[in-house]
Amino acid sequence: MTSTRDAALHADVDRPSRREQILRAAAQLFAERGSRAVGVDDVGAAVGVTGPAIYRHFSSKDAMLAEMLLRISERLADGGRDRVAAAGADPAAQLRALIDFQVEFALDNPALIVVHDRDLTSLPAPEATRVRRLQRQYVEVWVTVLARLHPGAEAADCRARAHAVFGLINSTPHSAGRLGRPAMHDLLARMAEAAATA
Amino acid sequence: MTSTRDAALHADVDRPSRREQILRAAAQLFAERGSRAVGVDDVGAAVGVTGPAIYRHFSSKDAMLAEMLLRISERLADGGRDRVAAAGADPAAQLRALIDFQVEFALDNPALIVVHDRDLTSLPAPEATRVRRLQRQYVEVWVTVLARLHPGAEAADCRARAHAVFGLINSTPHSAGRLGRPAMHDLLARMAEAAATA
DNA sequence: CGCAGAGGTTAACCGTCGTTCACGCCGGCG
DNA sequence: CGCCGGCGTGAACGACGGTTAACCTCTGCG
Repeated sequence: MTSTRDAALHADVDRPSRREQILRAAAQLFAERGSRAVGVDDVGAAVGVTGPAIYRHFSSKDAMLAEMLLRISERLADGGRDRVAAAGADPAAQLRALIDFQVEFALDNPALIVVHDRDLTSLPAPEATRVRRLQRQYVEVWVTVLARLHPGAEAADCRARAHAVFGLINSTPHSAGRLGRPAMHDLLARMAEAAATA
Repeated sequence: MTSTRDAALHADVDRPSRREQILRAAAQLFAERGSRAVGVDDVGAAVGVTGPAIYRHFSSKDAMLAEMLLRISERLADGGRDRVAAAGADPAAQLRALIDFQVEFALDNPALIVVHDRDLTSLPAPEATRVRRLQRQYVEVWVTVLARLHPGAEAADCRARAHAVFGLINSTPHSAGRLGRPAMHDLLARMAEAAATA
């Protein structure tokens, strides 16, 4: 028999629901051209339907973008917490866990990385606030770890460090896969650790 | 007496021409909301005129964006070349010169940094091509230096390294000046060098 | 003096795009 | 069987925003 969990997983990965297809296609298009430059007709066409069909699945174009950004922020915030918790008590090990996590995410989802920080400004205020809250949570996970690694440093210093490391790792969309994925993972992780502990 | 060079300098810095005012205001607004989200009326209002007045100084909104991005790319490409040339023959010194240059630029022009890589996609094809060519030139300056510092590494490796360092340094808009400027410069330069040489 | 041209203004034009409407198809369920 | 709800379509609507047009006002200069 098939549990609902298996069914959901199956639906997501193997034969995604129309809703899920739309979200994926939209993420890709938004990343390439920017959310304001892609029309609802473009998104529809990318999944083989006409523009207005979108409204059977989302209440508005903004709602699509909102769900996209909220999912990303949640995945990062949750993932960050989990990885640190699983890494034991050593701050250096926690940092490595965070770096691995972020590098994996950035290599797996370059499109989401792009949309995440480019199109936040085109999100209506209430949703934007929720996204920013989640982002802040994720940053704070990093700041906490960095603060333990640099006992003398003030919080602002650690926050700037965190953002700098994000920028470093999230450069993946710019250096489109000329290097193999394992080599890329290794390189970024090494650079990130060096930067974070410098 | 006042040489034409002094006059130009004076005009740019002290009492900028309307054209220059517009370009500055537009850069600020574009950075905050994204070029597609700000109207010509907004830009006009920011310098105290109405929207259509813009067309006395620029042929179109796209032309404004184009000039903005071309200037940035040129400043970076030229500045990069100059700094390396002035740094002597030692690759490590050249790297430090490039890092200093990029950090200064990023701290001086956070708005331009944002517009530079977010709004390139909303630029018409011919101008976008020119901007990309300049960007490539700048990247190549970095790649050349990095290649000499990592004799074993292949070009793709050095290119990824360069983009990662850009991402690191260009994180300035995200960590808005909570840290003092000298401290920020120092921190970023140290992290960048550690990352570049890891 | 008077004209020219630079730089502004308001009003209008028009294409694009998000969104809604009215309708059609189809598959499951009573 | 017959109805109903999920999905999709093409057409139309309405707002917004870039661009143009027509007109006005200064300033400098022959």
